[in-house]
Amino acid sequence: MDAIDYKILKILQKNARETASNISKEIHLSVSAVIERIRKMEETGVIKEYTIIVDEKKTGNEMTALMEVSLEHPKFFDSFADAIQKLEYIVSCYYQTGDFDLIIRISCHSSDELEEIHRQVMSLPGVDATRTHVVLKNVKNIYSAIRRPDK
Amino acid sequence: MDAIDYKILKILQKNARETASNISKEIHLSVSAVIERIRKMEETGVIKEYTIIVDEKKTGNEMTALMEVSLEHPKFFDSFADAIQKLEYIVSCYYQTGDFDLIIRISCHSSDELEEIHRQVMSLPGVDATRTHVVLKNVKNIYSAIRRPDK
DNA sequence: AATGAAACCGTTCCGAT
DNA sequence: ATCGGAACGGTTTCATT
Repeated sequence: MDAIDYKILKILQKNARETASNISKEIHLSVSAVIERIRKMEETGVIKEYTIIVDEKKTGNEMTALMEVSLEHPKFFDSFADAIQKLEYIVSCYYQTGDFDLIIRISCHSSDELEEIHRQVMSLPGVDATRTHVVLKNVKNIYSAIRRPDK
Repeated sequence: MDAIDYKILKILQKNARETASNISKEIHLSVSAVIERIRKMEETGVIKEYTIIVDEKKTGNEMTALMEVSLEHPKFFDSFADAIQKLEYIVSCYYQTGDFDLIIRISCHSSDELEEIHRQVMSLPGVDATRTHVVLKNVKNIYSAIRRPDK
């Protein structure tokens, strides 16, 4: 993982379908060298996935909510984590320090659906309390920071 | 945006580099029809971006924190929104209802860096109070839900 | 690890339905 | 809007350094 790899990652972060031949022009390396570097980053798991970002307004899931969740006991964590993997409307979930144990991000199409989702989450085993925040504006959302740690 | 488009989106969400020829086999449509549908979804903005998900542990940004931020006055919103676009370590930001006006997700490499980031965010114009949560585990993180709204 | 050349395969364009 | 064919361009493999 040298500076060239980070350059390639940033290019792919901007456009995961950028061709190796264009990347090779941009970073002044041969096509085969670029492909070989990408292949290695896939193999070693540096690149975990290629994905798309869709316009949630246009796909009908324009409502976003953040729900803080606390569990009755840490023993419920595993089953909770399992359950939320299967719930499509939950797009992210973090286990965190603070008053609430977890925070989840929900993507849905209406406040009616949000209410239903709220009930579903509340009824998962071990869920103690929740606090819901409706997102008024999605100010920024990228997947991960790609910043080379000092040299 | 019919059921076939949603199928294509889901395939691309799993692998944005899936070839049109493979997609065409999976959904029983000709290669040119698949390409034409993708082209239209790009043009109309349904597909906003192709991107990669990297392993943050392997790229040296394995620390995640969530920071709630409140502003002294709503008039500071625009400048705050502008400022955080430029801050690479801030990967997401939501304007929300509740005690705090905003919540941001931070990706960094150490608690020392987090402390420095905390000071930087605190010193942005109009920032009133912050509350920071360290993420102990990233339980789930996909970009957006792709769910076809009832038929 | 990087390079260039050749074979291969996917994409793009186009005319037809 | 979909289809299949032909030309094009990108990828993959390999021998070489």
